[in-house]
Amino acid sequence: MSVKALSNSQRAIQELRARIFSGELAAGTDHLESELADLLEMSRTPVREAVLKLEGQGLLELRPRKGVRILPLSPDDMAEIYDVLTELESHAAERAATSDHDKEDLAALARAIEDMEAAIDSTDLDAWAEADDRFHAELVRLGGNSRIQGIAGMMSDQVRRARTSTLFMRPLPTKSNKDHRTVYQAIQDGDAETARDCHRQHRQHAKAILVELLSKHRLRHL
Amino acid sequence: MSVKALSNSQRAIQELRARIFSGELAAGTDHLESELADLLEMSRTPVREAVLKLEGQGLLELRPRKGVRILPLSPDDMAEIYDVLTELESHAAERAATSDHDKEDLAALARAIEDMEAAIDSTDLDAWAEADDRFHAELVRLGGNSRIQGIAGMMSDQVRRARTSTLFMRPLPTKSNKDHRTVYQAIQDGDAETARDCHRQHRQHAKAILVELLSKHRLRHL
DNA sequence: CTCAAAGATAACGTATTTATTATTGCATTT
DNA sequence: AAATGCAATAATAAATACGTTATCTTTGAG
Repeated sequence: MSVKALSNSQRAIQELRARIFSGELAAGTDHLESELADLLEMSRTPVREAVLKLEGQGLLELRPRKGVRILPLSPDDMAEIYDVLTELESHAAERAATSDHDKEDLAALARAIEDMEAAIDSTDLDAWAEADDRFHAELVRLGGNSRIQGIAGMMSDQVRRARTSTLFMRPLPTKSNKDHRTVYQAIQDGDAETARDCHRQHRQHAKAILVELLSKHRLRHL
Repeated sequence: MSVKALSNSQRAIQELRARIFSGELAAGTDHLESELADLLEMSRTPVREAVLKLEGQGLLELRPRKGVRILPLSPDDMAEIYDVLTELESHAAERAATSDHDKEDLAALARAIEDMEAAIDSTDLDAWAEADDRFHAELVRLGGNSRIQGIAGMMSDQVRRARTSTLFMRPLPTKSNKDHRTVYQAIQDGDAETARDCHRQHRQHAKAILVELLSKHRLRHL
């Protein structure tokens, strides 16, 4: 067979992640290992391995004799997550500007920006969110620090979870795009300080908006 | 019974960590799951769970049919780790200065500094390293971001691994102490910017020294 | 003598079974 | 009636057994 059959453990991780992000496994709910095994139609062992991995990624909590708990995200959690992203992505932006990248290297970043602008024009929030994710992932990749990539990836997962409920509450993120262009230009120009400071401000602003939104809507979690 | 008997999985994590830090399980070496199970006198299952956890923490790598590989740390890895610590700890310092802590809150930090100074006076490098760890851990704790605490903890683990071979190559870290005092004072004064910038410089300096040291001694890994 | 193929061995991934532990409910005693 | 203790049940933790896959070695043929 040409397709590489991936192991049950791998599949369990993917499936559980997908179900957590989709809300099928809602934040704050408890589930037995055996229940999840039935759901995924495999035995408990690979499920348990997946659960262990996901626990390490902060998506759920393993409570002996109680089952696994899908971790809810409080506004405080979101504030913490945004602070981590702010610091690490700013660093990545600085580094991306320092090491000189040619146009080809920056192509993916440019495309993400274009896609965001197009999404704004057609008020397609889902498409915007997807392109925004790509922008941030690509920025971090250009930063060249694999550990920052890993950590930022986890934190972004959490942001993505929360976005389901917040994306449609907020105004169109038109200002975001100007920030992105500025950061892009700074990277291309090798202006590390601008890249860093501007992206930093961008993230802090995003955090402020989100926290405001959550408290205004009295969203205690998720 | 008053003592909490901890599970085999927990014990496996502790024991493996200790053996990795002590060098008994040396960086770059391969080990079979069954071999580790024999070593810890338990079955493969808890060992495997521990290995999965430690893989998530970046201490080792799981290679199918090859066994677990204790990850070596290259100079590039150390540079990455220091960069993460620089960003996250600086943020913690800034936050620690912002939220006002009374003297009692800062007592542990002060004690760590005193211990470092005493260790310098008696040229006890091990004691200095231990107190330095405490200083950084306490700083991050005062920052109040639990995710930063977790990440910084993991990164510090890695630094600790490398320090075994680097601590005795370097000059006495007398300059470090001045930095620590400055950061401490800034936190007490609520001077967030100084706390942040100073700690940032402190970490960047430490990184530069370490990387220089590693390349000078042609340490490709450890 | 070299290369390829096949078989054997060893290690991991998965499953099943067994044991331990915690919680809940019921009964008994105060 | 309330509290405590015991028993039963349910869920996780651990061990062992099984199957699959990859690698290495050996043998045979070119």
